[in-house]
Amino acid sequence: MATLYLIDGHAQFFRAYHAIRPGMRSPVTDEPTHMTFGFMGMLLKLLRQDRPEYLAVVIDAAGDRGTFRSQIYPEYKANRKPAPEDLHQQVERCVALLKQMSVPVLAVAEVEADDTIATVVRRMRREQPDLEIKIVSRDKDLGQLVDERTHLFDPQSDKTLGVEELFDSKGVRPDQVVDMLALMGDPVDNVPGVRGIGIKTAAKLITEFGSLDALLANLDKVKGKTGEAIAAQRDILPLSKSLVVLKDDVVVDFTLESARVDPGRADAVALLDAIHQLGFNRIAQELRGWLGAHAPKVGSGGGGGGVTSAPAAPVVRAAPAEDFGLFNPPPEDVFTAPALDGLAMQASARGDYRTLRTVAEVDAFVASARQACAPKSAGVPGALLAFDTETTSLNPVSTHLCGISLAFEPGKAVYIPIRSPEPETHLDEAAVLARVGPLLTDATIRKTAHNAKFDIIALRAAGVRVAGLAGDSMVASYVVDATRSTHKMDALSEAILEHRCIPITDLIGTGRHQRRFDEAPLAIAGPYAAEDSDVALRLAIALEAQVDAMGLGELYRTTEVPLVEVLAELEWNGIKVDPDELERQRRGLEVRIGALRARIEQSAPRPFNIDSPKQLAEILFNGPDDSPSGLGLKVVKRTKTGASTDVEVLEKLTLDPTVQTLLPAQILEYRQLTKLVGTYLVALREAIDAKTGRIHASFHQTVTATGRLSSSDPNLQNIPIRSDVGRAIRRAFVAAPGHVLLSLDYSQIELRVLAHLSQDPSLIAAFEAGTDIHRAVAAEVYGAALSDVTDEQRSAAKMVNFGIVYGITAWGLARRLGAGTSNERARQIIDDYKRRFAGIDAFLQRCVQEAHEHGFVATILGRRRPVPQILSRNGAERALGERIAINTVVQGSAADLIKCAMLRIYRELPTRVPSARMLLQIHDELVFEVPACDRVALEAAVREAMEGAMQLRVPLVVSSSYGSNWAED
DNA sequence: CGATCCACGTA
DNA sequence: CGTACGTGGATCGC
Repeated sequence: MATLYLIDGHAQFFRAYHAIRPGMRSPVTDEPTHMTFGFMGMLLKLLRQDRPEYLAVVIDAAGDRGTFRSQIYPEYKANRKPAPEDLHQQVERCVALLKQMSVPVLAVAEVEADDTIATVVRRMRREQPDLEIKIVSRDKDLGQLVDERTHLFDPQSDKTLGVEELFDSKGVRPDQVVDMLALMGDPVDNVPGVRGIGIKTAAKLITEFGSLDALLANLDKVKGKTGEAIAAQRDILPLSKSLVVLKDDVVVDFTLESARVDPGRADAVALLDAIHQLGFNRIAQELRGWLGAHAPKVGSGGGGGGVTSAPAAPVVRAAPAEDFGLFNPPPEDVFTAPALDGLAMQASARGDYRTLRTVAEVDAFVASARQACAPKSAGVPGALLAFDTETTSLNPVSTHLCGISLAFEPGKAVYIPIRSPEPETHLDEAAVLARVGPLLTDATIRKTAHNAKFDIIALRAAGVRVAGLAGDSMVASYVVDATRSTHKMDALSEAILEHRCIPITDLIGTGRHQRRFDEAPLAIAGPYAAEDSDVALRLAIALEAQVDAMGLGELYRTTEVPLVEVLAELEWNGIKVDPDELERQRRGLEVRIGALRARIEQSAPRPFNIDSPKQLAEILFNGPDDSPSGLGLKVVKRTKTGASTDVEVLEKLTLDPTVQTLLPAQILEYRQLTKLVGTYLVALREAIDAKTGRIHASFHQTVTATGRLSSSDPNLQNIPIRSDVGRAIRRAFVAAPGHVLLSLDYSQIELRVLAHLSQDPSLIAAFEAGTDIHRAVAAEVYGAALSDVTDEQRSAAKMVNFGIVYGITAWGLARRLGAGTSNERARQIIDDYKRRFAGIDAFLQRCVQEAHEHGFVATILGRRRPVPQILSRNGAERALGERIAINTVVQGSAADLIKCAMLRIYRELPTRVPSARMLLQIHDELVFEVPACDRVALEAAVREAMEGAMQLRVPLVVSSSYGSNWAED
């Protein structure tokens, strides 16, 4: 059956624009070409793989502000970002290329592409009932057009969405899509919808009631907040619905025949001319293949004397050596998403998975793995070996192995059980590790795993020291896109390999009746476990290709992958914590809390739950006549659901002489103490490992958007230090007998990074002079001598110094400088600052510009963060994008720096101070445990590594402290 | 029991 | 209406 592909042009243009590394330019005309390159790559892949009979591209006509939607609702798409200049230029180029290929480009004035698509679909349904239609788009609005023969199609993943898939993913039929969209709204297009209802709730309600009308008729059956929200906002729903319903009676000039894919109708000479002009040699080759017999003869010169070969010398830009390529991405001709053909195809079928049950089988597999994975000869690596462990618990330090799975060939994997419900059928731990261990500890065999840190620790607990880690698909995914909501294997497998993994819940169940992995029958546990290493292997292959295509191979291989072992070491080491000290402090605070509760009850007009911000707000801000009644104080600040009762508010009330009640001050103290007890004193004691007497917190490498690490279970990166009661908690973190804790931290790391990146002479000079940086900046800004700087001036300068790397605003600074500082005054301080430190201002602007031009910013090591907010038409959102752009470059570069230091320390310690252990990283600080006698040597070694981690334009300064516990430090 | 909000600890 | 996190209690809905 014939198929018509309708490409949603701008969706694909936009996607290519962001998927492909910017910086590509035509060697002939110097015009930007990266989007054109990406779009043509997509188009050719479609032509090659799907061989459509009919193809058309649909785009919005220029000046689409006059659509019927903006007439009925002026806010429609008011959030839309203006397209970047170089996008527009390339769209025109793509349209020209399409015409040369004789692909129709449908654009109807004042009509959105979606409506044009809807019109074509409806017309074809009437005229050509048997025609298959694939709409190349992922826009959920188009779901309403889906029927038995009309699908949405995503060429990047080859994923097709039809009636069934729509039902599977959302539970709705195509005719219900409009109702669902109306209910949930669309912040991107500014379709209102009901606030508080997202896609999940909307889909559920529409499924349940069948339609929006039925829902509204039975609104009394919808309980709680959801029902109230709909009732309150029901008037907006007809408008929302009219915005999302596609118009299918547009006047559009289209015949199926005009869309016939026919290389014979292409203007082959002009087409290849243009492609060569753009410098796309590979695409030219593919186009020749598509044109087949219609391709012009090589060397014919294109008739009109165009450029068909040997383009002019590429534009090469000079980059100063110290510029680390920050704003100078090399103009490489690469895809960020290299072809995954083959990999994706194998995915749908279950692989060749075996469960090994005898010594002989294990021996045979190990031999074949060694054969395949051992280096072929000097410099020629063998195959990659993916490994994965199954364990009895999720805490790797105290867990037991259930088995190990291994894979070295995509689609094939084995599971070697160690603990299972069928112990008689398999080998014991010693027998397995004696055979598999040598593969894992052999540094010449390159290994990969998904979240290798976990497996490295679990294996170390079993006595196996993994060596030769060459990759980690979770880390690769993070390097490709740090802002992904998750880098879990099953999610990546679906997104990248088009493969749905066996859910772990199939094996161990869910909720409180969960079983352990070793209790699951091998018949299902085996394939599940084998799949893990197979998928890890295939993800590593696919993602590392993306890493390389993005030019991030060095960051990945020399920083992030080696860091996995360092973090495994940190977690393995843990930090010793004294439970008695925690308990003593807890008892002490509980007494104070008890007394406070009593005083709070006396201060309050009636009983209430002190822990409930909502009830507290009622007590403070309701009037005596309201119900529930309250003290009638003036609301200071609002949250999105009511009056705020946060510190700022309570402090203001405490200082307000007209406020008589002691309640705010008492609540402040109560909150401080209960926070310490609940979040730290109790939780930390519970986190102490019974066997080691230490806390083995997790350090995560793939969580933050900026490149920082994060810590959890428990979080050891937010142990109190600012208040005295809080800092006391650090007394419970202790060194082993005869040892000390040594802590070293970078002084002013982010400001120094800023000085380096901006190369601002004044800031550099201030750091080189080694004076108090806040005082120096104050002297500069206020034009005073260093010795004349007042405390107030220094404090303001400090505030600005911190604020500047967050993307400070006058409003924010004024608020922080305290009452009596006007926005105008704050503005003036910032302006003075930017004038005195013009290099910084220029740098901040470069960050924002970088985000605009490329859609992402990059750190010193080239780490990227997409900043989609920068293109928002919404002012607040765009301002957020600007702050993110600035902060990410500075914070992320500082994170790069300390990661380099950690690697160097990790490598040097075994020879320089083998008795020392690295325990914690707190963003700019490292904590070690070392025998007291080796403290001096360790301090020297670490200081040297930290200060020499990178050569910056300013000196790096490290300060240190030590003691038998973390507080004496 | 999970999701969401508020509040608050750190760099 | 400066950034980046993780956690705990309350609350809501399933």
